[in-house]
Amino acid sequence: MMSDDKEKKRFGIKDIAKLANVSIGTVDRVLNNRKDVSGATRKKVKDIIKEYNYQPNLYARSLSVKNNIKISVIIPKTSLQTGYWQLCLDGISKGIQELEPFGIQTEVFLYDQEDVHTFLEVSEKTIKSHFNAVVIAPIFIEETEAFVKKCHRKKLQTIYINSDIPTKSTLGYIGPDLNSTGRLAGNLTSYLVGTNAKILILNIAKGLENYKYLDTKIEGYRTYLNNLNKNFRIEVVDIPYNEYTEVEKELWTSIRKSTPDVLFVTNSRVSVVGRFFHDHQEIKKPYIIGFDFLEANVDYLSKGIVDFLICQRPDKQGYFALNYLYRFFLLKENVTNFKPMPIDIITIENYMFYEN
Amino acid sequence: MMSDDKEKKRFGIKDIAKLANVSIGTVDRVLNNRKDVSGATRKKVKDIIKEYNYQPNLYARSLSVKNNIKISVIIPKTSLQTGYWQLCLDGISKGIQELEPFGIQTEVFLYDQEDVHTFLEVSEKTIKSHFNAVVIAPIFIEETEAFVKKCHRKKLQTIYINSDIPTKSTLGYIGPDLNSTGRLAGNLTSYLVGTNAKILILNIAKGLENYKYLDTKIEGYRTYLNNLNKNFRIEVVDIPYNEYTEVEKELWTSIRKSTPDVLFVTNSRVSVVGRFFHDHQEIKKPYIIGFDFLEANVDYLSKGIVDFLICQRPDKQGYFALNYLYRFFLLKENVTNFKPMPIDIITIENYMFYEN
DNA sequence: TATTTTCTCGTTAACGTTACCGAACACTAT
DNA sequence: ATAGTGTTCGGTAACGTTAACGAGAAAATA
Repeated sequence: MMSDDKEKKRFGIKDIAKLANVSIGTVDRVLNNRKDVSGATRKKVKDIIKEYNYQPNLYARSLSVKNNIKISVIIPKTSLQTGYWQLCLDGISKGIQELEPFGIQTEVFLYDQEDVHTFLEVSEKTIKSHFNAVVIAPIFIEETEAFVKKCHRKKLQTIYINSDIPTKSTLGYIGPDLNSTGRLAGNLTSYLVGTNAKILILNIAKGLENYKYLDTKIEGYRTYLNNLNKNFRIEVVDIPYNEYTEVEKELWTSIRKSTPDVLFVTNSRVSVVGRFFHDHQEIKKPYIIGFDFLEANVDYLSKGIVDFLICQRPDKQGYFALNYLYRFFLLKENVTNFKPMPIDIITIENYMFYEN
Repeated sequence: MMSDDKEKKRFGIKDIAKLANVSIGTVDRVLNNRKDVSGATRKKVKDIIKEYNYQPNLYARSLSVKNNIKISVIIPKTSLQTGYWQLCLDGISKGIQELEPFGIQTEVFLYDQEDVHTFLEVSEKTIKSHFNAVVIAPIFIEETEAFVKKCHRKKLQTIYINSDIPTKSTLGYIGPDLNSTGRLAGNLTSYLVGTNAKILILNIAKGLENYKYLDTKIEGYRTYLNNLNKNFRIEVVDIPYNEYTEVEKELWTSIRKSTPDVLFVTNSRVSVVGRFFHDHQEIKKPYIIGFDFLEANVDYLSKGIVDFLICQRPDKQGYFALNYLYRFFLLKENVTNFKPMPIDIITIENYMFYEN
């Protein structure tokens, strides 16, 4: 009583029971909205819970409960050209590790973003097994939409990451707002050059027809710049290749032709443009803006060839998705609406502190 | 056996005990490096732990252990001029909330950053009570150094947030690298203006003599720009006031005199400069760069008056500090070295997605 | 009235870990 | 021989919560 350390006991289910003159079993029934409690006692218990602002001990809860939740994660596999999906997978792995002690089982399915059949295959597997939820990074729009509809019929929760598509998932979307992403690139561009500047937009990727979302970025970029009324001369060039030698040829002709002041690469392939100007130092380098914190991109950023990388924390997306499912299934929170992911600006002077 | 759901039981302390033919008590003694275990059984148990890659269930552990850890947090109190410390406090509160179910008790002490006596007072209180660790946001350098030395004599763990000072704390520093922060501002400046540009650096704060760390930012800024050899004309002006009317007068004279192309405000007071140009639209607005994601600053960012805000997530700093102590005391990890906090660039086009 | 059903609620094992208590044994000092 | 002192280990309560089990009373059915 006169001791220094105040025995700050947690206010728990037992204390509620004592105050309400009931057993902990009854309190538990009230807390979990189960039946077998009379209206009067239910109210009494609820009042005490509210009055003392009872907060359940989530660690105790997850210890007690035996989970049987299975989650499927469907994302593109990492290719040489895009380490992007590796980052995403890293975040997912971190999330899986944290969820494991709660008894949540997770299975990751990778598909080839250049081969729709691989996607159909893994989605079929997911449907056939007994999953409770599925995290999807959509590439093939129609096929994904058909898939989520099947999921909903089977009472399988769905959640998108990385890019959104028209058919809504049950748990929403975690990722950047693509239009704003484009606008931000436009915003940066407007600081770099003045009236009449020549701007070249580059779409670089094999199978460009599958990358509709790139158009959303471009639209944001163009509308932002056009609204400034600075008579920018904007051109779009598609380079539907992955191999450097093929891309180089295309770059050579289009850059020679238009001698742009700013180069805007609409996806994570900006490193090949970096390499181009690194190999051809005789050409005056324009300002270069691109996407994603990949090793190759950061390399050319650190060399001073790429000026800005716009990044969207792919690892956080994967991690958040799993964290969200954890909260949905175990904590029974229902956070239905997400804020879009932050859009980060990385330059030669802050890249070394990015991500932790 | 032929059922679909694979009963993926966790591999726990009991399983180790069974395999080693000992009791769980013995396994626990080995795991926690306590005595009363013979060399032979200790080795046997350790081998099994390694072989099966046993990972303890941290939630069960924290349920079982009765903690008696008390943490003191010493930060400046929020003033009207800087909502900055409120953000920091928000992160700390979030951390406290998460730590509470583990039985960690936290007490926050606020001091007046314009009155050294208030700092001495709260530091004295911390020394007198029985804390295990103290989180400090240093402002008064000498006094803080004397304080941490006292702490170390009393075996009290220390950790700095927000700015580092020469006398090392036992658990390191969580915050941005100030020199790099200045360099980043220089980097952005270099994209905005060309040769011979006029640049005005503004230090705005009452009691400027207490803000030595601002010089570190300025040094980073200057060296970056000077290395470009673009003959920038850089000037520094101190405005040792907090009240807008006083600051306005000073701004009026110095801006009239030098008509700068870029204004670099070295701390979070950039909103008063924003207000100045909002009130005096007759003056041509230079590019404006400032710090910190405060409501007032973001307001002028959204109006297009402030161009760049450089931010360092004060809330994350506070949160991280507590999270770190949790890991140090409860999980017994010893992460000794921190990566510096990320430095974020915020413009009119990405501020709405910042922080989550 | 006797039997069954329904509604409430208390009791208890379990989740994985920690830490205390004391048993069993070997050794030393009387 | 007895008493005392270590050393090594097993057993078990406890942490806060969940959920299965079953007891007792009231209500419905026969």
